Amino acid sequence: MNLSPINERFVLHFGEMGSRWGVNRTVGQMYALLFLSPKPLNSDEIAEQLGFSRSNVSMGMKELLSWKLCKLVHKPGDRRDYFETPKDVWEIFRSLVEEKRKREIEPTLTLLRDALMDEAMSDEDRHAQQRMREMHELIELATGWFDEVQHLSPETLENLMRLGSKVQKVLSFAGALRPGNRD
Amino acid sequence: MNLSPINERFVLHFGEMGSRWGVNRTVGQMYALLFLSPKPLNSDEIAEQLGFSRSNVSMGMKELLSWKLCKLVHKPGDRRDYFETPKDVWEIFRSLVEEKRKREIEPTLTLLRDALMDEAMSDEDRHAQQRMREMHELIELATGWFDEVQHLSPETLENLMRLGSKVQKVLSFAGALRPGNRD
DNA sequence: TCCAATTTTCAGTAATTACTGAAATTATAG
DNA sequence: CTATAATTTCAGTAATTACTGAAAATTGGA
Repeated sequence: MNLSPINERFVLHFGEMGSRWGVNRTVGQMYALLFLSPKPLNSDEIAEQLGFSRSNVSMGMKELLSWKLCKLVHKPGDRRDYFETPKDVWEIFRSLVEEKRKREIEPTLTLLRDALMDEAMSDEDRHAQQRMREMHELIELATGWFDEVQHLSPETLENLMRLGSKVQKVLSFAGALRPGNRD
Repeated sequence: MNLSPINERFVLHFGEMGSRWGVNRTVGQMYALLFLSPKPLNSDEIAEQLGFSRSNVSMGMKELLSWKLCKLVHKPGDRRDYFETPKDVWEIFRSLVEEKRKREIEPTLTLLRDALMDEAMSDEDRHAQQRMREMHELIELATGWFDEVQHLSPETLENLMRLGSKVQKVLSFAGALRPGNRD
């Protein structure tokens, strides 16, 4: 790995973190390398810099593309595939959450909905359904909120975040949280 | 696995999902079983219901306790450890995010801060540091926001979420997003 | 069309992670 | 303190997941 010490530490760290986020070490490293790179890299460059096989890079990049964490670009007069990461960190954050939602939340919601349709055969079932109902409501609320909020511009979002919990004071002052309020 | 069909499906699903969230299949199943259970279960009950070894349950429960996804309770006149999950789904959500923050976000923040302190030795370094600065800012903002918001009561939070992106309209109307505003 | 460059697939193997059973440890009641 | 019930540890093994190299497929230019 012929990276500068700063870059190398970052790449290795993302390798470790990758495994906690459901991608393997090498995929984490590929992402980190591209995140830091000032220009798109092709598969050979990635394989060489990180010291793993060309085929591993192929599989890893396929995964990063599927997570929308990387995109494919081309250079004129060069048939090779080049990869880069979206530059805007907000955009990165958004696609991460969106993909997690698709892969982890949606299947769970489907399961919960199905289970809640089933007829309870016992008190145990009735209790289980009650628990699932609570989980279902929380997930619906949280993802619905995210769906709405993610469409705000990065600046608006940033402002909202900077406001933090103070948002609550402002709103309660404005009466916006009063039950029955329809605005 | 002598569970009712409804419970069994839920347990198996959480086993699969577990692996995507950094815990293994059996740990996911243990959590799901306890989440649905109307009463605390001891290790033998868990091992028997799910069909794995007593020692596996011991290790798995240790992990769930460390994530604060389960807690230990006792029955009078019974020396065995019983486990249960917190009942409030908001509380569950909070501890999950909190633990993720400790284990994944904080180490990354530390790394980023260190790397930003290092002296850049090249243009490549300078570019890498700029990227890291952006990432650092986003993470600080998002976690700071979460820190504040997590202290709101579940009802307030729920109201805020139900408001969704409309929060922005109310606030901009009230002028609360104006730069320089100190409330 | 054919050729060469590039990417993908996949079977085999390496590496990692999960799980078990037996032994060690800890805790409690008598 | 001793006996026993309960839990934890851990070495060994099973199962899973990651990685490679060679071969197949795809792509674009001549």
